[in-house]
Amino acid sequence: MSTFAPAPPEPLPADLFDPAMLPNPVPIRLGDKWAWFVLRCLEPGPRRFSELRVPLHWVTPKVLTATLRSLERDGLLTRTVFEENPPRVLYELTPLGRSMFGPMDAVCAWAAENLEPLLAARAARAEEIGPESV
Amino acid sequence: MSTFAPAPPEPLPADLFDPAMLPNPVPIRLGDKWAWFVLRCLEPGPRRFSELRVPLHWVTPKVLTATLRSLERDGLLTRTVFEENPPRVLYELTPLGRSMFGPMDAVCAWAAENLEPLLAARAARAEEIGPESV
DNA sequence: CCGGATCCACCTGGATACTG
DNA sequence: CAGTATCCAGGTGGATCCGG
Repeated sequence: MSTFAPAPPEPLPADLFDPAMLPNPVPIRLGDKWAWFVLRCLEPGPRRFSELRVPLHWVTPKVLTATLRSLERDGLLTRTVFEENPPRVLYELTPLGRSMFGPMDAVCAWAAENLEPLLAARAARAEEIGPESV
Repeated sequence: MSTFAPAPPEPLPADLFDPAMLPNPVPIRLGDKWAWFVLRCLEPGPRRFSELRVPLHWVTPKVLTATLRSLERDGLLTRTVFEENPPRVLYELTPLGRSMFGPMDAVCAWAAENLEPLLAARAARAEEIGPESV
């Protein structure tokens, strides 16, 4: 193993990373707690707010609204208000939002293959290393 | 556009998502603020703590330690202590950790292609939709 | 040299109640 | 129906100092 990874010849430069990406390393909403779920819910087609609340019933409306707003701000979905009574609002993925399923599927494929050893390692070394702090 | 995405025929089931994955939807350290940077730093080969601090000089040692510990707990890297004076500690990626570059590269490729429209949309709709809340 | 300990500010996310 | 308003709790990330 170590023969395949000799000591790195070069020290790492201090400016290896662009300071612009420091606030959030991945500029996509990968760290967002609910964005993945929302995107998956919209994959088959547009949905209204109350439809989304069914599979996301453990999310409060405020948080769901905030998640939808941030996804809208990033151009990943559109929000269409129908001026009716009762009101109706449709959320629909944009092509940009739909393009996110590519990397998302890659992550899911990785998880499907490697999640088991990861969780095993986590459980095994939980007390050995200590409880999680991050 | 909308002709390609007809109204979804089925309502979304209430148990669409596994409750086990609710605490963190992505079980990997994708949401971790610094994990990506650390993994990239270790890609060429093993590094010691102080070497990692050079490109990650905007991370406090406490946080860097916590990040490394969580990655170690998950089996993505190993931590080797050399009982010398002065002490020396080597961090090295495991095959499992190295396998994460696959999905990471997929995400980076997506960002390389689509980041510009995303940031443009974010900037354009910032005041129109409102400041970010999530 | 490699962190641990302590304290703290902020921000995400949540509970509850209420409205156009 | 589709949210908003308000308040609040927990946790992450950070600053600073200290130890082996």
